Amino acid sequence: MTRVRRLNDTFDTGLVWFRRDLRSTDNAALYYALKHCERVWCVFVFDTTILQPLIDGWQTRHPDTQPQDRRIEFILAALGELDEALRAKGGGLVVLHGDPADLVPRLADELGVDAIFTNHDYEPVAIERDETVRERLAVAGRQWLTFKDQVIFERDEVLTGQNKPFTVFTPYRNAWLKQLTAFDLKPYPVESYAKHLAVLPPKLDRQLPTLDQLGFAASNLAELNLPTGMSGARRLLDDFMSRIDSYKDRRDFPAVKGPSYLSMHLRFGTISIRTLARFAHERSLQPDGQGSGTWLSELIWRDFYFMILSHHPRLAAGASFKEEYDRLRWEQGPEADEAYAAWCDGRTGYPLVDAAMLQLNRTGYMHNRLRMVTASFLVKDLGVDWRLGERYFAEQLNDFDFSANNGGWQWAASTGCDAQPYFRIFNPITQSEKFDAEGRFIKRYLPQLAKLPAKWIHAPWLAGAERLAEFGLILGKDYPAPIVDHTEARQRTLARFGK
DNA sequence: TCTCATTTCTC
DNA sequence: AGAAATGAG
Repeated sequence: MTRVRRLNDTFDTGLVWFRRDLRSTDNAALYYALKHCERVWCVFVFDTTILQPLIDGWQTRHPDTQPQDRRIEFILAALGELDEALRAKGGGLVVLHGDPADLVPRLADELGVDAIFTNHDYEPVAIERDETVRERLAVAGRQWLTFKDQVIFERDEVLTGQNKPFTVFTPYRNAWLKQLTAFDLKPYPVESYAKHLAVLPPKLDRQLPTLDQLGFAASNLAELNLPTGMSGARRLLDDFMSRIDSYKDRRDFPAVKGPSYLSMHLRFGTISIRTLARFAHERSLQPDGQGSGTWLSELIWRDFYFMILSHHPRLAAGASFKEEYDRLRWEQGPEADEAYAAWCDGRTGYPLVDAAMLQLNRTGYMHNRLRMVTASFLVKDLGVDWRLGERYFAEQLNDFDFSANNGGWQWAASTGCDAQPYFRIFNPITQSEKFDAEGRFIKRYLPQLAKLPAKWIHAPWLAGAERLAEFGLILGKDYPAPIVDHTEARQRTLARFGK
C-alpha cells in the first residue's frame, strides 16, 4: 500500500473515495485532496462484493423474504447528510453501486482526475482491493494517495522498546498515552480549503440509490431511534459527555444508560476518532476524570485491535492468535448444532444470555458486558467453536468491525493475544447476579419472566417447578430449561483446553 | 537587521 | 509536541 509521508505534489483534479469515513469534517483524505488539488470530486460505492454475501446469507436463513440490514439504511442516511454537507460547500457526492475495483478507476477516467485520495482500511480483503484499484489507476497514470484517519496511531506508530509491535494491551496503552500529543487529536481543518470542492458534472448528479435498488427491504432501524449521520453522532456525543464521568461506574450494567452508543457511528466514520479521543482525553485530565479515562481506554482497545490485525493478517483467515489453540476439538454434530442454534435464538435457558441475544437480534446492538458473557457462554459452556459466534456477531452487529469483533471473540475464547486464561471461565449465573442484580435488563427482553423475583431470575430452574408455577411459569413451555449444566460444562472446557 | 517571544502550522 | 513563521523591540 502506498503510504503518504509528506505530500508535496499539487494536482489539477482529485477524487476522494469515502469508505468508512462518512463525514465532511475532520477527514484526512478529504483534507489532503482539497489542499493539494484545484478541483475535487467525492464518491462512495455500495460494494456488491460486501452486499451480495449479506443478501445470500439472509436468503439462506429466511428464504423468500427480502433481505434487511440496518447497516445499509444507516449508511444511506449518512450519505444523504454527507452529500448535503458537500453541496452546501459547493460540491456533492457521487454514489455508485457495484464492484469498486471496477467503478472507482472507471469514474476516475470519466472525470479525468490526476489523483485519488482515500483513507487507510486495515482489513486484508480491503488491502487487496485497494491494491487492485491502485494498479488500475496507475495504468491510466493516476496517483493513489492514502492516509491515516481511522485511528490515532496505526500499525507501527506505537512500538515496544525493542521496536516490536505490542501484543499485550496494558503496556500498549501506556505507550500510546505517553506518546499522545495535542496534535494527534487535532481535527483536520477541511473547512479552510472547502472552496476546492467541484460541482458534480450533470451526468453524475443523481439521487441516492434507494434501499430497494440496493436489494434490501426496510429494517427496524427507524424504530430504534438511533440518531444517524454526522448530526446524529454529534447529538450522541453531546449526550454522552453529560454522563461520561460516571461511565466507569455504570458501564457494566446493561439495564443502565452507561455507554456512549457511538459504536456504529465510529464504525462508519460519521464522527472522527480524533473528536472522540480529544474530548475523552481532555476530560480524563480533570478532577473526576476516571470515567473519561476508562472510556479512552476503550478507544485505545480499538487502535490496539486494528494494529494487531494489521500485523497478523492470518487472523482474517480464521486463525487463532495462539496457534496451539487451532488444534482444539470443538463440539461437533447435531447436538452442537442445536446448542448453537439455541444460543443464536436466545433460548439457552440462561436468562441473561438469552436476553442479551434477543437484544442483539432485535436491535443489532449488544451491551459490551453481555458480548463477553454470551461469547464466553458459547465457547466455554456450549463448547462451540468461537468462529461460529464471531460470524454470527458479524452478521448481526450494527457496529461490526472485523478487528474488534475478532479481538473480542479471541479474548473470550482464550485463543487471542492478551486473552483471558482458559481456566478463567465466566459463570453466567454469577455474571447475571452481579451485573443485572434485579433482573431489570432480563425482564426487558423476557417479559415471561416478569413476575420472577430477583432471587430466582438468574437461574429460574433452581426455584423448582412448584415455586415457578406460583409465578406463572412452566419451564420448558414458557421459558426453556437450561440446555447445559454450567459446572459440568466447565469441567469439559478445562479438559478441552488442558490437553 | 538581529533576537527572542508569540502565534501559526504540521498530519 | 515540535517546527516554522511572524512580529515587537
